[in-house]
Amino acid sequence: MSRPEAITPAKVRDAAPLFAALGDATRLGLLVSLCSGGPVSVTRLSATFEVSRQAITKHLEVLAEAGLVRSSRQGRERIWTFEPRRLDDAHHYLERLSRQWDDALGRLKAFVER
Amino acid sequence: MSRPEAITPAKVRDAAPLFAALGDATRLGLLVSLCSGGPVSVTRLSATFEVSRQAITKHLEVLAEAGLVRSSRQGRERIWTFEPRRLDDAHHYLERLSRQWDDALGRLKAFVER
DNA sequence: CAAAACCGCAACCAAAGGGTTGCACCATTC
DNA sequence: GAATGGTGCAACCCTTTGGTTGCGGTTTTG
Repeated sequence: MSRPEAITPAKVRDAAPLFAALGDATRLGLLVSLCSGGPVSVTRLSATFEVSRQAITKHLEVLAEAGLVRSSRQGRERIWTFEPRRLDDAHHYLERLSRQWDDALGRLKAFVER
Repeated sequence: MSRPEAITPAKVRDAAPLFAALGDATRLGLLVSLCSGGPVSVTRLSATFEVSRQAITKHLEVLAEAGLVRSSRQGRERIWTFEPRRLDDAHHYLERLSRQWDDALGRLKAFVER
């Protein structure tokens, strides 16, 4: 049967930078903060971490590039907000991978028991 | 109420290298191949990709380090197999993040409507 | 046993990543 | 209007990463 949810090379190229953005402890920590704490400014965020404010800014921009975070100016501050949609994308991608594996196992089993 | 599924810094440090391993198009492609095609040798795998066999080996070792893949010698070949468990870990991690966000939204809503 | 196939190891290279410091620039506040 | 607080930008640094080439070693195969 056809497999409409197959993982195309295009999807691979789309998902890779998303996972890459998640692949850093500091950035994951930032996401956790933004998830549970709500919108905050950079200096407030960087107070929790052990690296400089400028480093945190760079990380936030990487997250923004991946679509995991959004920023908006508010007076002299720049407020950063979590963006849940892209996280769902990553979620779905992993699910497709798992399903592909299960399908392969199923085919293997059917072949062996034949 | 207490929150036993909270994302601790330890979990962040554990999850980061896992996502980092997923954060490369070539490695994702390798995972897709191993998921759908079953156990294969390096040279067979590298035939599909545009980089050298040695580069593919490096990628596979990164995936193995992250626990996403396993290898076993078999005669003169080294056979690589997909390992689904760590993929579930990543899956669960993303789910915890989503839930944390939903909880925060719920608290915000309760606060606003108070 | 000689040739071919499969792999491991090492050296090397260019580019990207994560981090820092220093300074200039608005917006607030006193 | 002067000081302060929050950012932005640029230069610079070291390490990691993704990739290559070259070569030697070990199973298969003819």
